[in-house]
Amino acid sequence: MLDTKYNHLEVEKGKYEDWKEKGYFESGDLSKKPYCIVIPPPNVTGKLHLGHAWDTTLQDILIRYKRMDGYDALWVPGMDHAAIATEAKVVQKLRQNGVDKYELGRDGFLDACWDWTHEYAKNIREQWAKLGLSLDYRKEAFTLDENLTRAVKKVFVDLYNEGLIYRGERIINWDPVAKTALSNEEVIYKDDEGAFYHLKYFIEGTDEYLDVATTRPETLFGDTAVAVNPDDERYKHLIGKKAILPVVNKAIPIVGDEHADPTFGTGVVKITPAHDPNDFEVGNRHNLERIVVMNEDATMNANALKYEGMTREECREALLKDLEEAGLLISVEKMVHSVGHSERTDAVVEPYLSKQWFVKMRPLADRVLENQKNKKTKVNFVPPHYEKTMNHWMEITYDWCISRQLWWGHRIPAWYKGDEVYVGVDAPSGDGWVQDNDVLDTWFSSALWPFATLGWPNETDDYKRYYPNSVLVTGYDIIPFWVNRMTFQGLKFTDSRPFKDCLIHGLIRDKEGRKMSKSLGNGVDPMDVIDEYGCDALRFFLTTNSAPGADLRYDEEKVKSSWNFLNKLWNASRFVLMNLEDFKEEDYTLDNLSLADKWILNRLNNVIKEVRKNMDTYDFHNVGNTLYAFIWNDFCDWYIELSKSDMSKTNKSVLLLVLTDIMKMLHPFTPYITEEIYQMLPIKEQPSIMISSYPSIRDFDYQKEEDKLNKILEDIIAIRNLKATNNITKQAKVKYVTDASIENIYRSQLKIKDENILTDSGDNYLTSNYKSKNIDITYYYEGTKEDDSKKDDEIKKLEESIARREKLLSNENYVSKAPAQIVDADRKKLAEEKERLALLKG
RNA sequence: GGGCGAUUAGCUCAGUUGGUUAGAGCAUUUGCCUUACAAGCAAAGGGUCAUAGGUUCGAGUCCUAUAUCGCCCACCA
Repeated sequence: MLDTKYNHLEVEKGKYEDWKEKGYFESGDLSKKPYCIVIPPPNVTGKLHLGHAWDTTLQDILIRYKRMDGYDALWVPGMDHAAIATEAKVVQKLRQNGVDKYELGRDGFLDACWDWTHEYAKNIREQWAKLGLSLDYRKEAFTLDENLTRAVKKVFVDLYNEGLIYRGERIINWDPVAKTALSNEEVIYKDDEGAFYHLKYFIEGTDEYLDVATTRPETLFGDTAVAVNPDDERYKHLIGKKAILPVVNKAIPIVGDEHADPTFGTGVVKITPAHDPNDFEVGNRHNLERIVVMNEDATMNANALKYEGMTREECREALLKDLEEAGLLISVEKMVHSVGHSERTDAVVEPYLSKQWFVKMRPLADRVLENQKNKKTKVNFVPPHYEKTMNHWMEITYDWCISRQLWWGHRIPAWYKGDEVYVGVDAPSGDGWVQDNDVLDTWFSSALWPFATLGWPNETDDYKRYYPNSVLVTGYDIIPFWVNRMTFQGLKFTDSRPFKDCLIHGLIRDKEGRKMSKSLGNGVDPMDVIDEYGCDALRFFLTTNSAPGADLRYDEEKVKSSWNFLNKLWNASRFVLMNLEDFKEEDYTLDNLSLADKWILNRLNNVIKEVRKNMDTYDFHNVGNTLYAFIWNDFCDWYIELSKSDMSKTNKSVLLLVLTDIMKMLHPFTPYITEEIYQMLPIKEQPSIMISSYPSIRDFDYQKEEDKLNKILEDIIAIRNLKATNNITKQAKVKYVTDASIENIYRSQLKIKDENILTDSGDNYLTSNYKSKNIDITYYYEGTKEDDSKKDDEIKKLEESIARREKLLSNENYVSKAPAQIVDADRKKLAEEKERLALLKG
């Protein structure tokens, strides 16, 4: 017998291991239609957070649903090596042990990274298990696997051969802590306190000077020009002359360039082509020299003269002091401006001139834009407006810097010998070739994830069968990093969208709506939630409390509320199982269904229809609400209550049938409790609910019976209301007239016992009456006069409603233009209202 | 500056191609230990759907403008 309270710890114990052992997570039944999802690979850098729990639960819901519904459902697990993120963590860990990355050397460092990876991969697998995810572990992939590596090399080489990958000297975002280039997506802009420093740049041969404002005085050693707008009346006469660079005392040209905005600052801008992307462009236009003034760790180099060796910050301070003493500092204007920080190390990013590898984006992006116009081959975003996020990125995209000065990752398949460059899958033959030291951006490999995990570039069975993937599930914050890149690489290399649908969810926020972050300390560990409320409660909360694509606030009260719902389900099951203790297979019958049986069966049919529809459109919150309402309101509040005075074999059979379908429909959301209860059912089709069949609607129509009982239930609610508002106690006497076939429903639900039936004339009582088509009932209780206020209220409301409806129906435009069924429904309703009014008045 | 959203009950949110008198959970009020569940049961109150126009027989839903808030991208010498 079940405990009176749902104990999630007991319920969830051991089931995952059991499912896994029995092979229920495994795909490969070729007789079924394939359905495939690849997991967004978590980084091997830490613990899964609530966002992962949400993301993966959505996928597990889909996989479990499709598996039950007769598909060969494959869910590919995997993880991402996360180049810079992992490298930063391993470097930090080594440093704590007094070990330096460079002393350790490349091979030793990679060994340390692999050790780290194995440790964290194990943790992640344990967390997947705690979340109940039905992943096919035989297919698990890692972005540095042999096959992924082969795919990465092929893609690099092919793009290079087509001229879509090139190496060039550009201004890139440099992370001076990790000492690597970053893509624009890896730079986080934050508002920092800074200042506008106004410096004197004397005009050569005069004692006039230009007021040049800069936020970065320390870069002046790299200045190779001063620019003014060619239309700026204040300065245009100076174009062609020279300015004297302060401290350095070098003459640099004054150039006219559109980049100088006459309305911004003083309208004069110093040009540092090696340390600013805009200045780099200006430098190209005017053929200016590029002078790099910093080392890789952002300390000043020899070009910074006596400041060599100082950090950027030290140099700025010392330089400003010297400028001030020399009378070259005009003023300091405090300001807040946004400064780029490295996503992984938080270091202030230095725009830095260096030689890097780039992907030429324009042709690849254009192909995506073209493909999205084709309804049959495009990626279908859910909700659809997220397509705009991708398309906009494709429209404004710039070349992607893919080389990283790291060791942990896919080493760039390029070799150099003198001025010669060789790019190929394998090392070139011959002596003297040296491979590029750099690795690729981690997103370069994850962009291939949907097909490379299935064996591509080989035409494997899995690739042929499961590609393109059925759906990809991820958060909207990952669209620019990942979804976009998978889409253009998929089109480029497989001539296909990587997935048919792309289900986008939002971010998890805290109760106040703030992003969860380490610095705020408002993060919640999903494993703690699971310990306290259970995996099922967490999953149900995560997936049924927000509309698709919207953010979700984590609110412990709502997790509790989910737990309460599961407790309700537990107790309803307990009731059914108690009453079906000796129920045998041969007792099962659906003959002689009662009105209530037909009512719940008809409701169930509608629920199955509704749930299937919403499962297919990813509207899980609707599924949740539908099931919640059906289970709590229809099944528990009415059908179980009505069953208490029935308990025929038919009634028990229907209880079993409905409970079974409830468990099945809920199973993708709450796998554990549904399995637990399924195991206790007296009749079940499969040894596990995981492999049972998803409910389909049955071939009957009890709509009339449903409508009939609904009317009776409305009566019961109205009569209970009458009793409550008039303080009619259970001792009150009652007299009623109703049909014998439905009498028991009223008696049981209104708790009318024989001793309540009025036997005398009733003259000495206060009375309250309720009358409908089905029942005329009067309560007699202490007092002296009839209370009519309820009835009067209803009459007044009815009259208003009738008047409104008559007016509507007399409107020619409405009757002629509105759909017939809408008008008919109004007519029917009007007739009913009139009938009810007549009954109340008569 | 470019793009994308949001604004509905005290709170958190639904509201599917326009179609009765806008829903749920939590919270609130009242009454109940009724033999599955008091983490429960029964009943109830609570919203001029941000604002102003427009289209329509009919607008929370479509269009235009405004306000407020949020996110992404770019720029910030």
